[in-house]
Amino acid sequence: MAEKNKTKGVPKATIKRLALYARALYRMEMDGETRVSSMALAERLGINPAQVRKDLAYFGQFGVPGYGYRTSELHQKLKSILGTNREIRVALVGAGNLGRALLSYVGFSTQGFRFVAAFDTDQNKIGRVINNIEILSAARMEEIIRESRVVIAVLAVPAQTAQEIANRLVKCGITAILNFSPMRLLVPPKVKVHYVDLALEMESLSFYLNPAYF
Amino acid sequence: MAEKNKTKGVPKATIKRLALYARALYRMEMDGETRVSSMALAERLGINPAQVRKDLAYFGQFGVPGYGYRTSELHQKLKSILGTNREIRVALVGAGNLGRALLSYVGFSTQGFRFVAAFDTDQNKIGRVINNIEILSAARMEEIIRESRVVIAVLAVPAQTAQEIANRLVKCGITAILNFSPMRLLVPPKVKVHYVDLALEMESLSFYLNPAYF
DNA sequence: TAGATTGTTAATCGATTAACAATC
DNA sequence: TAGATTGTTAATCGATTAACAATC
Repeated sequence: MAEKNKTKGVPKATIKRLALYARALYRMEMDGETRVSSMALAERLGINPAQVRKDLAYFGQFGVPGYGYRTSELHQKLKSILGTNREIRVALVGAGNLGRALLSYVGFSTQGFRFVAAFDTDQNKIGRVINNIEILSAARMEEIIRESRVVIAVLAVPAQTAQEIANRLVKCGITAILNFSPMRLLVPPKVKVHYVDLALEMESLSFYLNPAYF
Repeated sequence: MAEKNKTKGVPKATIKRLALYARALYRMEMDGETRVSSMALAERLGINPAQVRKDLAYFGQFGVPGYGYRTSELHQKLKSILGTNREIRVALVGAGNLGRALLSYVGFSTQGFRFVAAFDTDQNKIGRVINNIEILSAARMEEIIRESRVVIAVLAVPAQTAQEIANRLVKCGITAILNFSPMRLLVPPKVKVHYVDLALEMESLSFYLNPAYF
């Protein structure tokens, strides 16, 4: 691939939009739209066409002046940039209500994410099978994560144990954590943590109910 | 309350941080820290102290120069700004795996959010009781939402039905939607939608696994 | 009072948008 | 060729950070 090694310098917001572009392109592809302009894509997402072109420009030149982009081609390019063109092996840590729901979340599997292991410390949960994944004792977590070549860990444990588990994940080579615990994790810089904080989303939404701020 | 009616003009990022401040203050309060400076709070959250002061300044003057903030007092103020000082009535629409997990998510209840109704169209789910909430037929949704004075709807339905359900919610007066479906919802401007897009989070995380962009 | 920390204004930084030459 | 749309540079906008007078 001839794109420049921008290494750093790609805004986080651009990456989020890249995933949105990929999804929109997939749907347009299904609808038989072989061709798409930055304007059409932008309209669909409620953003500015220049934004679309600028975002893509971080990674190369994918369009044809005067024509636009070939839908399927751009879709493939984006998947390859995001790394979702191949299967990505994921482990769940914490098989409570939320964790178990994530194990069978179809939005993950359709995007190429595959849970290959799940862990908990609760004897009542260990041994249960959800979506073909057996919940295992967290005692052997490091070993199994290494053996099964997991690259992303999904953390859905109580706040108190989140940091401790994160430390163990880092030690066995995990560099990407999707964290559902309401805790900021302290990890080495090479490890990327994405936070999904459900209560935070709810609280900030609640703010907008106050008519004084409208 | 003497704070100015800033109506608009409060950045969305500020609101998110407000909820983070409230949480940190709660924990500090529990730890017996009666006093806190913008610097201490900022350090805990990994941000800039001026940011903290600026965020708070949108809503009034809560501190004491040369001293800082009274932990408990600031915590209460923030809760009242966010609206989480009182119970907030929530309805779930879509009682699949994810929806049911949300019904019993303790992070919501500890913050004062209370599910008062849950709806689905699947006969196998209707009648089940989760966390004391009975799953009801979506047919009578509008009526029940109005009667039980629901103010926030949590949407956890498949992508195809999300817009249709959103339309029905808007019609019965809902102005805040927490949307877990991977769909942009078209709603009138007075309705606030927060998106929690699990696949999107996973995809953008996956990007950072590519060593070429590090 | 001396020291500390606020609230706020000004400077900086980064991200979004507009504009347009290049080009299919 | 004329028309359309890209890639990219310059202008704008908004958010973060620094600096400091006010004040407890």
